[in-house]
Amino acid sequence: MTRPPTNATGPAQRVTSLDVSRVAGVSQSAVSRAFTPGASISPETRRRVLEAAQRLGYQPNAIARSLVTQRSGIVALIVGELHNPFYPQALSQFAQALEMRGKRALLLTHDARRDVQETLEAARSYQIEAAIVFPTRLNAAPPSLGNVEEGGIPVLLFNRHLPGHQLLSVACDNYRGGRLAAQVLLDAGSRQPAFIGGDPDTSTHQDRLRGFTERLAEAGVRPVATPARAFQYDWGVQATLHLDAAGDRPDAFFGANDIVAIGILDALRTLGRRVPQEVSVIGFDNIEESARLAYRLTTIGQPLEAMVEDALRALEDPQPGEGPRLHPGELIWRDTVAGSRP
Amino acid sequence: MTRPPTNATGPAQRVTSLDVSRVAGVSQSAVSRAFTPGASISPETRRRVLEAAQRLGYQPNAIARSLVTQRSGIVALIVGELHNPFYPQALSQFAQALEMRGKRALLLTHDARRDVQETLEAARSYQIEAAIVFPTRLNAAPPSLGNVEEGGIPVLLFNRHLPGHQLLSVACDNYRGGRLAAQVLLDAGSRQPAFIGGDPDTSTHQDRLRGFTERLAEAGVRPVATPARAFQYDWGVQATLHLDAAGDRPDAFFGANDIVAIGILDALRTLGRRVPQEVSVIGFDNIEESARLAYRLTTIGQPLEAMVEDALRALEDPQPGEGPRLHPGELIWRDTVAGSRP
DNA sequence: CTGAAAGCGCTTACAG
DNA sequence: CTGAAAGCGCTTACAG
Repeated sequence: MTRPPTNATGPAQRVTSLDVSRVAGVSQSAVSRAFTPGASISPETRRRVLEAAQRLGYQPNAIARSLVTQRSGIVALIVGELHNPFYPQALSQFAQALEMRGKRALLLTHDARRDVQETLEAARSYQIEAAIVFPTRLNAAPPSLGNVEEGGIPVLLFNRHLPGHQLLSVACDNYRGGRLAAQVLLDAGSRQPAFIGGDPDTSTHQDRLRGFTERLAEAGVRPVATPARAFQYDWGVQATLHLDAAGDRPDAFFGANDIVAIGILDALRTLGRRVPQEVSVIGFDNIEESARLAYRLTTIGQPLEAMVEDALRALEDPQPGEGPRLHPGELIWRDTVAGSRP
Repeated sequence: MTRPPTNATGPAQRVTSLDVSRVAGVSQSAVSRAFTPGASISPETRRRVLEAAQRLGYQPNAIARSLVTQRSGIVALIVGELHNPFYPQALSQFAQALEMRGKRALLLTHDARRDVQETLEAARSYQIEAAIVFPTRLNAAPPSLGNVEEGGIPVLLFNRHLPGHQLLSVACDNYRGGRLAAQVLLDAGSRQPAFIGGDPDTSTHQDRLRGFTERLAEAGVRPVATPARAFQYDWGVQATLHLDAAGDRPDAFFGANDIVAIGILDALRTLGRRVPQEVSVIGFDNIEESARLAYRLTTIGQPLEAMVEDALRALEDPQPGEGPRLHPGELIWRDTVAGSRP
């Protein structure tokens, strides 16, 4: 132990490749090579370096490496509010998938005070290689996100797309998902379905709504109501209650996402309307909560894992100008839609 | 526009302080000073630098800065599975609080294949200034976590503590929370309460159980059962069903956390037992889901914001050897415990 | 207040 | 395969 990694007083002394090279009796370059896969170094030299490194508790400094290689290995994950459990799940998947590829996830937030653009700018100083942005409202996004791409950092929108903008994006095929939801409700015999929307300024809301109404129209059915406000539980409850108070009695509901659908279910319970005997309910996302015995929500599940993998692939080889990459939603049949599994 | 930040072919050219200095007609040091708060630089020079920087789209390279200042400004957040919504909330709070302090959160995961120690080692290469570890089982932690602290990086355990180990930790006062839960159930008239535990190898489980049974004992009451397994919904359901099948009919339940308590509520609904008329239920955490109309779970809420702030404070000035920093839980009175609010 | 220069800890041509 | 040296983009004494 010539030079322990810590000393009693003061902060720990960093062990550098130079320290290791001295102990191993080789050059500093050799130490670097021992830690670079594929570098030309003899097995014997590598062994001695690794042994010395082990003794000293040495680990290459990724910061210094980044500086010279011009690759930080850092990908920014920019999240807003995490009220929808779908996003933490996505977040955790991304972090893991990134680690598998030897990359790191830098977690950043945006909110009303700090918009995505500002956050992205700040992230740039860490020389991020790419950024994945979790849902924002459509209107907030375009001008800002465009700029950053110019900065040379590929940005990908997860679970949203920006119509008319050239940003990379990966999302569920919400239009087809909306159609599927309509199909399921029609099959259940619904003739007066309602759509309880989420944030109307989002592509998720818009696409699901469009798919839903179009499929309905093909069957000669018009939704009795399509109020929209937010992807929130309280809104699902409130919208359902208001509809009922106004005398509207839909025979089925499509909640813009599971959180909203769960609000609908709870409101229906309050109103004493039986699900699925009197009214059917379908959601979108397939979050864990939807499987609870109290809900057993039938829903359109998003293929999260595939979406995450695809997002990372898209970022590795960004083709500017390509449209959103869409993944098909899958019907998760549970107990809130009348009739039997299609 | 002498030198645009991007060029049509190839990757974007990075703009450095040297580029800015040339445009502004000052030295490279001056550019650095213009971006260093408190550095000695004339207002006029700073203005010219900032203007040139603006023109070129320059932003200091945080990686290069880290290398020379020996401060990365990066704090690692190490998370396991995110099935409990309490953690995403904590995560998001940490990320925001860190940003407020001009720091960045590096998100890392640990799981069965990659334990905390391994993850922490990997994080070290990014010269992290501190690490916050989200729940792990007790038995997995000690040997590993100890080592890392030796490496000079303060590590803090969030929502857990390791009895007998000198790690920093911030948690809810689970012992007192357990006592409070017992008190609430006793006040509701319970004489045969059950505790449905979480992962028995965690301090959260152990402390809550201990507080609960001790307070009960003081009132001459013994819990009818205290099975433990996991902090999961399915386990809450299963444990309750098993108890019932075995002929045990507790008049009240304390779920080790809200997820478990929600499982208990759903199982009770299945069994046709009315809450709170026939049986009371109390949980721990106060996650969003507990407020749903379908549950309205009475619970012990954790003061998340205060805990996050305290954790960051503890990390800024780590006092090795100090015990866990405990925060009092707060009774959130809803509809699952008999009687009226104490 | 300012600039020239050293140096943070690495990687990577280059020459041997 | 190996080592000496340049250089990544900054900050910070040092001298003026």
